[in-house]
Amino acid sequence: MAKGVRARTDVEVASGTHRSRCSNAALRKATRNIGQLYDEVLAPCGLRTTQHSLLVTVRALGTPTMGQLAETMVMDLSGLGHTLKPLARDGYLRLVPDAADRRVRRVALTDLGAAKLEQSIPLWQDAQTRFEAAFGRERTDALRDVLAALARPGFRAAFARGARPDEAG
Amino acid sequence: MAKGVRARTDVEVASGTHRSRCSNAALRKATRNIGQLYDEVLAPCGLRTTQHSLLVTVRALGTPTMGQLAETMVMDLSGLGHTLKPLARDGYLRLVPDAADRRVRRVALTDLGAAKLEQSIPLWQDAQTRFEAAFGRERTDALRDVLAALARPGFRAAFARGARPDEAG
DNA sequence: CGAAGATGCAGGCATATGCCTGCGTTTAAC
DNA sequence: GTTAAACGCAGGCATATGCCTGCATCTTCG
Repeated sequence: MAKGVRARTDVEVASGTHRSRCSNAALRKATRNIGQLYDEVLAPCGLRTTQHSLLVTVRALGTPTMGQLAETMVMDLSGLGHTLKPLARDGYLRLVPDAADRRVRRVALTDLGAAKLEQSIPLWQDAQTRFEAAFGRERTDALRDVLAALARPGFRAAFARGARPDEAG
Repeated sequence: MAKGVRARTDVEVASGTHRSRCSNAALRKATRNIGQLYDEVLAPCGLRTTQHSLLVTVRALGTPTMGQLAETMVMDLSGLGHTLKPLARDGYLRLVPDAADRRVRRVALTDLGAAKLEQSIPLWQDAQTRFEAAFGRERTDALRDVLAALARPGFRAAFARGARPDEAG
């Protein structure tokens, strides 16, 4: 902390910073902060939370196509492709061509990937437990619902027309 | 959407995807989705929401040091440095050495940057208004509080010891 | 004043993501 | 069956961020 350099009062900082009206900026800040926490806990297994989530999702979907995976993760298809690379390179995933449709590539969890998951899941569980302990179980549940609503494609539509989506989408 | 390719029932997808128990994954998904919405609205001015937020914050802090800015944005210092580059390159910001401490670099908004802000703020306002309309004013307010709590450094401490922070930090 | 530490960044390296464009497949019209 | 559209990705390009290491400065303590 620099000595007398801060040209702004705490009041200004508090109102301008911690209570920014921008929902997007607020989301990013929180994500950066929380992301680091989870990443630190997952570090011992060498996976980032993003990668862990990806492996978990792949396993849950059972060799999904890239498109299905992208949709599930609420990610851009090409972005997903980039993110998959390190995991494929390290042998946790394999991209296998679909038998029926040769355009389609399916994402398959390898044995190595499954093993890595066995290793990362307890770590993730620890992080999640810490999170719930720190944030409160109730609030965590509420948060999940809220974030799920924001991640739903239906929200995009509601946002586009500036109307309430409620349970739409 | 592929025709008969989906090997999973909607129930499984719904439970495995939209209700993932991982708070971090949920945050990221929501952030990706919302980020795109804001970015689309801001697109006409050529700024991303991240950049817009950065300019807004710089103006609010009034030529802060990189460290102050990083702390305010809840960002890694070097990450901030990288993010500032495009903005400096485009002339919206300037990095000026501090008179008193030659280690310190201050981030100054240029006239061009201020002008760009005048252009981007109405766009951002539109996005924010749409967000509040779509999500609900009350819920938006609640969301801001929740996200602010998650972005607070105090949360890191609480997470570290797995205890409730409440109003700490 | 001189050396050890603390500070504030800059750079290199790596992942995370998005957009836009191009290519190979499939499917749908004729 | 050709051919034109639609589809599913891959790649290039650009920003967003983080970590770790090195450098230039301050600061502090003899």
